Amino acid sequence: MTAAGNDQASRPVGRRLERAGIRDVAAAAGVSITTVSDALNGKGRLPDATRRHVREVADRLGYRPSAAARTLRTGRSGLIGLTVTTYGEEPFTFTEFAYFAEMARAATSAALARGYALVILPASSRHDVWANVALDGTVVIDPSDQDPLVSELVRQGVPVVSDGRPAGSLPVHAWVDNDHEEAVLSILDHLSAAGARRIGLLTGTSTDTYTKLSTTAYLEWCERVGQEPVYEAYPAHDPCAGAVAADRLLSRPDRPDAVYGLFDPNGTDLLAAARRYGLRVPDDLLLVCCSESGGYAGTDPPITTLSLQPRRIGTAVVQLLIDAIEGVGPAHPVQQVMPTELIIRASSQRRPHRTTVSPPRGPGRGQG
Amino acid sequence: MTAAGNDQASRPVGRRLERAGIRDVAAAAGVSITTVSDALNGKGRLPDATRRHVREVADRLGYRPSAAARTLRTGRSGLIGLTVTTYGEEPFTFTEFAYFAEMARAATSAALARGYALVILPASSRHDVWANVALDGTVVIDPSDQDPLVSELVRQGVPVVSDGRPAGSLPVHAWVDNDHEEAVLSILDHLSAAGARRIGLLTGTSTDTYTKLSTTAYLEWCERVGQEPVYEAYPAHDPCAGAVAADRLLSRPDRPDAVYGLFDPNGTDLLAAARRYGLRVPDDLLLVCCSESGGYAGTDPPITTLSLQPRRIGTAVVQLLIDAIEGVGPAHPVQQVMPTELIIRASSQRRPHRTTVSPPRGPGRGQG
DNA sequence: GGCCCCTGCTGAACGGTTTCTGCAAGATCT
DNA sequence: AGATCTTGCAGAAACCGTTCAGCAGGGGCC
Repeated sequence: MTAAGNDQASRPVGRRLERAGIRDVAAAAGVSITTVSDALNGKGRLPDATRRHVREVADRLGYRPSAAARTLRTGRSGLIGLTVTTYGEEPFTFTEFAYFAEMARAATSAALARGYALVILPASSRHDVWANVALDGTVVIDPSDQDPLVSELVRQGVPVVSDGRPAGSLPVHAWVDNDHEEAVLSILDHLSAAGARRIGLLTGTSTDTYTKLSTTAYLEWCERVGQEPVYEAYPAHDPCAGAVAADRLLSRPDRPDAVYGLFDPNGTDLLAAARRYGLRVPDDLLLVCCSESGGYAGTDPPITTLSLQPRRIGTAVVQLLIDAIEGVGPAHPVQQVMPTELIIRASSQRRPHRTTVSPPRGPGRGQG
Repeated sequence: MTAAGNDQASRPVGRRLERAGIRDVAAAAGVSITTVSDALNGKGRLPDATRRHVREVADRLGYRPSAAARTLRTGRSGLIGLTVTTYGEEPFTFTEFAYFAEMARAATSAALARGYALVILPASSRHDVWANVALDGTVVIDPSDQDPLVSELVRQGVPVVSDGRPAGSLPVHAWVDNDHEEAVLSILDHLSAAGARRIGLLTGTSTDTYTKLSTTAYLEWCERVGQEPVYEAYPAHDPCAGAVAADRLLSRPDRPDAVYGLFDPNGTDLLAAARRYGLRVPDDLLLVCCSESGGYAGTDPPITTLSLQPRRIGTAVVQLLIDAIEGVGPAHPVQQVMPTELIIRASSQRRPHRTTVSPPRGPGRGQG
């Protein structure tokens, strides 16, 4: 059956009308598929007339090359992964949401500008989705040495660039990070210059390089200037713990007269704690925290923040990754250190003394 | 040449050592590639022993199926697109950054939870990247009728779900939106209840449905309660224009004693403008704005905000999209209207006059 | 005139998986 | 014992571009 004499096409008669393939275009244009491919991709040796003709026929048929087929053949998907640590169900940690959002936005832009699209993936390499998406390369934010994600990717030959120094000896192709020591030192100096005598630190208990480097820099600074360290550490992924730690820090007998908080919500938490203890900011307590949130421009008082410049980081990371994918740039690992920006607001500057008389206050005064 | 007697494999001798393919696994396990595929995907009729054996060999060889090949064969990539309007170079509009960030985050989570990954794409369908990525479906935020993106996607058979009612008669498979009329009315009622006599609106000049619906609802409310409309419209994508418009609104001869701002930065802008004109908030001016930014909890005073609940929207949109992709759920277009949330803070509540002796309290007063 | 090169185009292999069809051998039933 | 069913597995097509190798014909060169 179906042996009816229509010998015009060797393709099955009942072919689905779904989408035009390159073979359909070739047939309609009266050329070979090679010619179609070359014409559409600007390759081969073809006169302009042929190119135009093929392009026109392709347009008429609404031809869209199959990305999957192209990826399979060329080994390039045009996709780069962005993987972020996951606590619970949500990607992005709560405490560093603004950072990740900005960084991801910049990374997306940078990727798009170079013709790549960005896919957001969970940090656990065990998630199914990793197996189902063809990646040309991956950006890993704060890679941990726990998860074998990076090693696994590298083993598969996928270029990996990390935001943050890789822990241990992870074989990333490049990394980008801030100069955290320098940042902490500049803040401590800034606070000292504003009149701080005892600077406290609100830090984290986790072992990521950001926390470690910052804390170490603080301790070294204390040693150098001869100040006793005054700090509280808490699990940074727990938003409530931050408020408690801020409270602890300000209720200590050796209460600091200036505090730097390493995490985004610390500003709010410290402000609230200061209010509880009747401390005026900046008169009784100078405040700086690391944050990308613009909200600290509108608090009372506005809080000085350290920006890690996630936009720059996201852009740089993607550039390095795509360079690695495309084989341009140096073959050896690249390490790029980016500056931070201290946005100075009222909370870290002593007011010109208007009322002078402000006796030392005891702790535990309500919201007078 | 190379005719040396090793007839063990018909594959070329110098095969690259790159990655093990399904054929390698089949050869190593002494079975056919069909058996490998079935064993690994839990299909076919195979005894457990064979399944285990194949799995073990695959593990030993570090076999990872090629996502590209699978996509080519099955027509499923496991990728869904999220496309956002682009102003200039950055994806996400500046004014609604927090909204998009939260929405994208929720969408990413929801997609991941169902085994899909999310790709962020530019709103212009002309961008090359659209042709290079195989999408199972797309979420479009605030689709405009200018860009033929949606029609083009639908023509290609790609399911499309939109966040925001589609303008014109775009053939989306489903949409999700807030009940903007209801939201505006509830805010106006809230402000009235707080003592507002003349409520102003800070709105936009663009023609998207959010702006249109909200403005219309305001005008109708004014007509119903017999208030003369007092509003200023400005191009919402221009951050400076917002500050100017806020200033204009508060400098009018018929100055409102309460204002609702449709866009995220309006709260800050109105607060600054109020300060310039010596207006105390909430005593002289009640303020509400639509925002997802947590920063308004920390301003002085804290500002009441309307949240569009981008998390819910992002989740819902992705669920609908994946339902459409997988063919579950209703075949006909779905329209889902989500509630908003009014987060009441000091800026929209007349302060209880503390200096006076507290009058008899009515029911439902706050935390006494 | 013979040789070589250049132009314009084509055939066919290739990439790696999924899946339909089908076959042989053993088990079960009558 | 023969018919039928089930089990366990294999062969090969299909998915759809890209690209290597090469062919025919025309022109230029010595």
